[in-house]
Amino acid sequence: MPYAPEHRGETRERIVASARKLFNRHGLTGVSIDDIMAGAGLTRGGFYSYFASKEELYAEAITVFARSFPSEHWQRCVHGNSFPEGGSLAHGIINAYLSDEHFSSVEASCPMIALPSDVARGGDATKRAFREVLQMMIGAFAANAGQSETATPRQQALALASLCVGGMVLARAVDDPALAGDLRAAARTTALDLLSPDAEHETAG
Amino acid sequence: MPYAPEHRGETRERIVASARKLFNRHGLTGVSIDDIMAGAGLTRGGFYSYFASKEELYAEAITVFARSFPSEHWQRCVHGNSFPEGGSLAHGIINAYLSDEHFSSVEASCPMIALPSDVARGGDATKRAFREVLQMMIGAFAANAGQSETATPRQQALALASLCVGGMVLARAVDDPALAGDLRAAARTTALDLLSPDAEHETAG
DNA sequence: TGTACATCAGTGAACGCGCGTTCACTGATGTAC
DNA sequence: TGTACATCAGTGAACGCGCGTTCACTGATGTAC
Repeated sequence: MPYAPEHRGETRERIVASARKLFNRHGLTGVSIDDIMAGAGLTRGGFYSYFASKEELYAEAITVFARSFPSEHWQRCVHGNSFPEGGSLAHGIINAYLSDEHFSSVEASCPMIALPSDVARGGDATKRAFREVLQMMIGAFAANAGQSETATPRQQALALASLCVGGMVLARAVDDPALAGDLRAAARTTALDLLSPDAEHETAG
Repeated sequence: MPYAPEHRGETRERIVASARKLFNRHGLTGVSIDDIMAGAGLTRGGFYSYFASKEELYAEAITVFARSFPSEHWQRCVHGNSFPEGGSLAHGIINAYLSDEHFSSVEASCPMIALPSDVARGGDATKRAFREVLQMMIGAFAANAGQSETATPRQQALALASLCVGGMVLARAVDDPALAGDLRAAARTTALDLLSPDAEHETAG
């Protein structure tokens, strides 16, 4: 039994991590297997002993973000950003999601921002992985929804997700940094306001 | 002077129209010049007497949507959809943008839905064209913004654009039609509510 | 402790293919006579 | 009205390149003795 039993799993993780970064920056179809393997410190040929095809990686690269969702990345983001009076997890997510840090860290950002139109053209497994990420966000928002006469917690959560993702997607697609900042600020203020209508929200983000 | 003077312009328009449809369906980099020219009833070789490069088409294909924005496509969409009591242009745009028809007509839909992550990776001209489309939508929303103590018309418009585009982008990227419908419905209700908080909005869309 | 070995992770050349781009050529068109 | 012609829109073969995928091979590793 050459090589430690965990060796193969670790290499696989390195490949997926490399793929995720590159996909976030160049899109699912804009990255070659050479690039992915080089990013993992390997060469082309080894790829197919880990994955049946390139497309099999798409879903995995998205899922790996969902797996690390509340635990790793998000807890760090949320706690790294101050959230005000009695701020719930939902407040923290909104602030972190629309933050300068999340906006500028392309490779590490949420795949819903970097890859939505790629996923819309993708296969079933890819879309399923995307939905997994979305449902994680919706679940967190719904659990902290404000009281409303007209909207259920789930409806509020769906609208908040649309607002946060939409604001970031538009901000990334625009060539004017001021407009990008205004989009994120407006989305953030509106989202926090939907969550707790009576509170004051500072304008920093 | 062989060929009528308008001949060349018409052919060029056919190429751009073909490109727009194919880009919307397969993404900017997922379409070959063969495909585009075949869609316009032409062959490969002629392309470079109309455009200097493939990338030059990206911006044009997006801009052509912006050009037809209020006049052609949108007036038709807006008037095709009923909008209720004293509905403004903004009401009509929200209903049309999040409608079943707009959701399912991939080739004809707004490039902000079909191409945002492609544009985020694109060049300056592409992003400028994208911003042109966005600013058209923001202008329409800001002109019809509701009265608010906390948000300016422009801030409201930015949030509404994020909400509408975000809802559609997420709906397109998800493999569950019911979730896609819920996303659009929640975005629509919330958007209409931001626009006129006291009115009742029916749930159809 | 040291060595021979079986295993299998990783290599890199090779394949066929489709792409963006170029270019010499063809043929459809409006005009001059 | 009819024909020869100049123009230029459009054709399709060709180019070099990079890609996804395959495969025979190499060499690093833990184990048996």
